[in-house]
This record gives sequence, structure tokens and C-alpha cells, in this order.
Amino acid sequence: MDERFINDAKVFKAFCDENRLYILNMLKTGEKCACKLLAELQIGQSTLSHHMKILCEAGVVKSRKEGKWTHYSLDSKGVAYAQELLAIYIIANADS
Amino acid sequence: MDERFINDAKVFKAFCDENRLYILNMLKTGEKCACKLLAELQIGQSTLSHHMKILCEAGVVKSRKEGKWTHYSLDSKGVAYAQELLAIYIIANADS
DNA sequence: TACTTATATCGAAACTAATCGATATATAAA
DNA sequence: TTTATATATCGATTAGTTTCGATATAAGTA
Repeated sequence: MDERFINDAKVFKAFCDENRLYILNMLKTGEKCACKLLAELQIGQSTLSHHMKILCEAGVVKSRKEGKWTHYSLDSKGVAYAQELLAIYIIANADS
Repeated sequence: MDERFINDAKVFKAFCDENRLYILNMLKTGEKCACKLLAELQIGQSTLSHHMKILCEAGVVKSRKEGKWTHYSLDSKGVAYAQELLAIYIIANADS
């Protein structure tokens, strides 16, 4: 198995959990503090931290520390990359 | 948790496994028989069948029976839907 | 410095998904 | 009808993920 497929699967894994989709949906309206995300979700604080790590490592979300708080927002570059990646897998073209 | 996020996560789960990405990559060049996919992959026949079911249920792949053989191909409608869905989650816009 | 608060990390439990071998089904061929 | 082949389903196992509570870290406040 080409390592490419393993790495690409990691990016898509960011979108495989309903809590993460809910988080992404909240971030669409702009940067949010972890505490604000936590208040909306029905999960514990450590679980949120885990999901934010997955989203950040997939590159679709970026974090910014400000004092005690961590603010999260969509990372436009990572978001664009995820889109391109999906297109690569499902859009037929002359080259492939 | 809104059921919407649970359902949408199911679509993205199609892309979360490296073997499924490899299968999608093969299908980009056109319809393939299960036996041909199996010959390329390092997995057992029952495992391939399991992955094809997930891809079909997510709507990104369709199957066609011809005698003893089952042929799989990308489903352009499902593929377009998956793309739109991803865009909904990660592309900021004025409405959201 | 001591205390509080925000987030991250750790370890374990619960849940989900991938995989396999065996078997079932269905089609085709002999 | 018997046999062979292609794929699907079943049950068990293994592997990976989500979740939690407890604790650690780090920043701000008294």
C-alpha cells in the first residue's frame, strides 16, 4: 500500500466524526474559543481537546493562543487542500 | 446532536480508509470488476466486499451485475454530493 | 506566593471498524 | 444435475477511535 493513501485517509478522518462536523460548522461563522465550543457540545473538556487536535493535525483548523484561551478557526490553506484531495479521488479526468 | 451531522459523517467515512482510497483511485480510470480490484489489493475477498458495500452505501460508487461478475464504478451524482457536502463544512460564506 | 481558570495529556473503558476464514448464494459451464 | 467460480454474508478477532475522569501545565489574579 502506497503511503500516499494512508496519509490522505488521515486528512479525511477529520470529517468522519459528528462532533467534529459540528465544530467545523461552528467555525464557519468565525474564530471560536475552546470554551465556547465546549459550551455548545455535549462532550467533556478532554474529549474536545482530542477532537481539536485531530482537526489541527489534519490541517483544516488552526489555533491561536491568547493568554489562557485558545482560539480556533478554519485554516483556509488546509481547507483548500482537503477539497483538492477529494477532487483528486473522485473526479475523473483525462490524465488518470 | 443534530442528526444531520451523524448522516454527513457517514458520507465522509467512505474516504477514511486507505484501501477505499486505493479502490477509488482505481475506479477513476473507469469501471472495474471486483476480481480485478481484489487482485491489486492486499486484502481478502470478504474484506473487499465489505469496503465496496461502504462505498456504495455512501453513494460514491455504484455496482452493476453482469453474470457472475460485479462491476464497480464511480457514481457521478454521489461524487458531486460528497464534494458539495465538504464545501458546506469548510467554505465560509455570507449566509453562515 | 497561593489560588483559580483554560487547555492538554494520560490511562482506562466503551464503542466502532477492519479483517479473516467459513459458509451461503447465485450464475455459468460441463 | 453436478461442478466451478464470483461475490455476499456471518461470526469472531483484532485494531483503532471516542469518551471519560484524573492529573499536569500554563497563564492570570489576589
